[in-house]
Amino acid sequence: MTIDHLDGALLELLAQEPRIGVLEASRRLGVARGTVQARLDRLQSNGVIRGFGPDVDPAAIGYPVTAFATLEIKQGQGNDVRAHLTTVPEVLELHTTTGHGDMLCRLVARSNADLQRVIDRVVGFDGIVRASTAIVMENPVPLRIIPLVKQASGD
Amino acid sequence: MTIDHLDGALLELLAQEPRIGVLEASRRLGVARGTVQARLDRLQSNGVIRGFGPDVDPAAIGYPVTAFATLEIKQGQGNDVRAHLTTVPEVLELHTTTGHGDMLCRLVARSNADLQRVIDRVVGFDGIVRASTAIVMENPVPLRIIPLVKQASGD
DNA sequence: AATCTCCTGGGCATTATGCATAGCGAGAGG
DNA sequence: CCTCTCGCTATGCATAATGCCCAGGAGATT
Repeated sequence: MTIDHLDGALLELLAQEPRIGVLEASRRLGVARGTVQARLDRLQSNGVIRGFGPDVDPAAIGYPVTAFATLEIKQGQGNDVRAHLTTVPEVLELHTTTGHGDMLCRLVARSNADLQRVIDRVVGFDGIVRASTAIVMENPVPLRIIPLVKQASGD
Repeated sequence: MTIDHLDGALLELLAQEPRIGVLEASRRLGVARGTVQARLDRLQSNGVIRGFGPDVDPAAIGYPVTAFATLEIKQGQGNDVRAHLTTVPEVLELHTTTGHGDMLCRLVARSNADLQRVIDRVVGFDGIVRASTAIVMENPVPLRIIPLVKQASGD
């Protein structure tokens, strides 16, 4: 799937003012309304735009501590561990990786003390051999996509 | 900031059908339109909802490879490194952490070969001493927030 | 030259929004 | 016990956006 310049501009506009409508977007971009509608439909059916989920800040609902945990898994226990971690609400994200660990997950907690509880819950499962945790202090680059979109759409 | 059950249900609804309008949401939730409007306003001004950014899939725009890199930084070079990484579009996210490394960043690339180029660009900077990279194979739990929202809203 | 695809520009019925108003019930403080 | 305040309900109305339609034109492909 390739992204042209209009697609890039549309994504950028949506990122900046997400509640914008199709009509307003077409005005800003200087194209016809139908064009914007068609591009949006295409971007969504191509899977470029997965959705417009509300971006909820965990800190604002009482979970200001973020951490990343690298997990080492017993051979053959991968599926069980996945299933286990899926049930823990504080696990926001889970990846299986190459390298020293086998999995990497993003955790949140109510406090540093609470993080211990979360980690105990995560690690308190038979298939997990070892976990090493890195607590996030700052987040100088929050999750972003626009620079990449610009690059992909030919700047 | 506390979240009650109605807030939780509203967030869940928005997560499932993001392009829903206030009127439709009020119908689904069985409350008055003004109530939904008021809750939404409050959630946004409290920072619980940061925005409704389009969720763009890097894989769909030509960057199917994701990796996490742990960076070790020379003392006192933190700001320079941050500034450097900000300029790299393939760096989607950057955290400073406690633990063995000093920073953790999420990268994407066009291929495994291209990942080498990205890493070279990331690491090719004076303040970075060492980098260890973990390539993502699977993503059993994609970034999610609803389970946490449910927990926070007393569910 | 004929076709295809994409964008344009318009029209039209339906629906949503922003804004305002008034009533009602529950809880807090006097 | 009384009263005040606050949040939810319910409704109305003018304005704006949406979904869907179609005909025409420009550029690229065959």
